[in-house]
Amino acid sequence: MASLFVNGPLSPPNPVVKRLLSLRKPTRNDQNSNEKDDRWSEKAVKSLAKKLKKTRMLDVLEKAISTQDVHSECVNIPRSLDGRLQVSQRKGLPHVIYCRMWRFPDLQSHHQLKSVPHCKYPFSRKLDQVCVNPLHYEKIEAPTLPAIMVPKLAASSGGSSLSTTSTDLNMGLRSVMGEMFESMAPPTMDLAASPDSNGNDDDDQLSPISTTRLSDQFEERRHTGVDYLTSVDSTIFPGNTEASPQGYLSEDTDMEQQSPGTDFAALSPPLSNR
Amino acid sequence: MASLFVNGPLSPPNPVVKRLLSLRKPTRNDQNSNEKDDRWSEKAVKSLAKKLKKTRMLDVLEKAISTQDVHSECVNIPRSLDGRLQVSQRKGLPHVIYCRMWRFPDLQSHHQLKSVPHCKYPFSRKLDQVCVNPLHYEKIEAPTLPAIMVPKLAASSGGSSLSTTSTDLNMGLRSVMGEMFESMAPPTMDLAASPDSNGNDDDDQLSPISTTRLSDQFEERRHTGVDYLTSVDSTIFPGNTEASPQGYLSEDTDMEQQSPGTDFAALSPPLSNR
DNA sequence: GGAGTCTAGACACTC
DNA sequence: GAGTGTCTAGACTCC
Ligand SMILES: [Zn+2]
Ligand SMILES: [Zn+2]
Repeated sequence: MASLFVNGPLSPPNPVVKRLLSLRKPTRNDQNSNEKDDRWSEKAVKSLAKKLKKTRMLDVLEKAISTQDVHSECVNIPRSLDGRLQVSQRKGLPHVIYCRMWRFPDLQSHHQLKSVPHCKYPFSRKLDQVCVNPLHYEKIEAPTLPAIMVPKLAASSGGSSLSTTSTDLNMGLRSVMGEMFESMAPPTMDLAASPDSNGNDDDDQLSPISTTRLSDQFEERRHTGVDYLTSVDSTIFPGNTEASPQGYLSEDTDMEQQSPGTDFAALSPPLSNR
Repeated sequence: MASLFVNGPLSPPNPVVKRLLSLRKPTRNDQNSNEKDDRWSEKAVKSLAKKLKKTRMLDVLEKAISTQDVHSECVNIPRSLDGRLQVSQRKGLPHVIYCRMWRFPDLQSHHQLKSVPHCKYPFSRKLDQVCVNPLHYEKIEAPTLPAIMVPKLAASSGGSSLSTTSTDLNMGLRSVMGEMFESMAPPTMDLAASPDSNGNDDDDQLSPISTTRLSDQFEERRHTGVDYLTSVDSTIFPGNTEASPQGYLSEDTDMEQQSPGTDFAALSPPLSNR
């Protein structure tokens, strides 16, 4: 009999794989190595197909993507220790890889992803399986927020500089809080750098299989965040010479989960020759 | 400080590594990808250097090779489950890789290697460490021996065909026995296919850390082998219609496993004791 | 059992 | 310590 992958139902001839391949969204940066990226993403699809072959999840995935069905089932793969997945020679976070491939071609990092409430295995939960259903993640467009770090000089010299300062570096982190506080009073927020502690963002969502309504979690956290911010606001300004408010940053990682986070960014660039 | 391998004592600048690199013997088949092989063997040297960095073995190795010192110490690396070592993208048996590199450029397989008696960690012992000191292995030049498998027709038709038949396939296996029986009566040997059960050949050497003199083991086996062969000689010829004497071949793999005593049990043909 | 491919985990390096 | 790139043993596949 023919081998399973060379001539079998999972090789290129497989219609589901073929459809998944054609559903890929081309990346914006065509100026680079599009050829190589294309080849790589094809491998990524086949690698995924191989993992999903036992389950019926491959069909679920294809249907979810082609029908844009947010209410599709989870499509899970095993989670590695550091959360990264390797395909060919590149490593990256699985949900980022597949969300970029099928939904958000210009996705930069996992900080821009937020899982939908009904996803049972979002990356952020750090379970033994990770859902890579692109329809189970939403993209958080980074709002232009003030920078996290504010030099004391700048802060004391004028308020206007604070509200206009912005860095790409921590955009992702702030973006979640940014959304969270979007409806709140802006002046208080200018120094608010507390990061991704939202409900179903990629990196958080600590409580395992919690059945609590997400909106409730969100609400609860919002309150906590506000209280915290308020206290910090009155604490930092007076005497803190440190440019970076440590309190916020540590809270960022500790809050909402026990294990030191292993959130990672995007993809590792292609290798030389190996 | 600079990293250990980029600028440190183990990078190219390392004089010992440099000398080891220049001691490599060029392979014969320059017609092929010599450039690539050269690059690869350089990686293999550096990989080895890295493994040996903690111990003083790197210097031992360099001295052994440059002085051709057969009585040098063992130079060990950890043994993997299947015995193979991977460097860059290639896999191979470690002692073969390094013997080919520094002593026998045209070495084809581990069947052509025999460890010296005083080597404590020869590949064949399957300990947790493997000696890759090229001076601890000798190359067995394959003598032109009759093929292991002798079609019944050929065997019955004439004796001359048996003594001239030879295949490259099992040359390695037979070579050891070939040496072993080199001084014995050739006619009896024509059908002798009993495999690598020699003392310090690469693949055998079952008795762990046996302190028995190799010559003794050798002698003992020779006698047994002769007995065996004789009995087989009279057993197989008469009625066996099978082209391949199964007894010999299975013995090849099973033999020499546990205790020295069982070697011969393995050697004895399944057919003989029924 | 031999030989090649793939990748999680280990490790190295950067900031 | 987060993030990212590299290397390879073990797993797997095909003979
Ligand atoms: Zn899901
Ligand atoms: Zn040795």
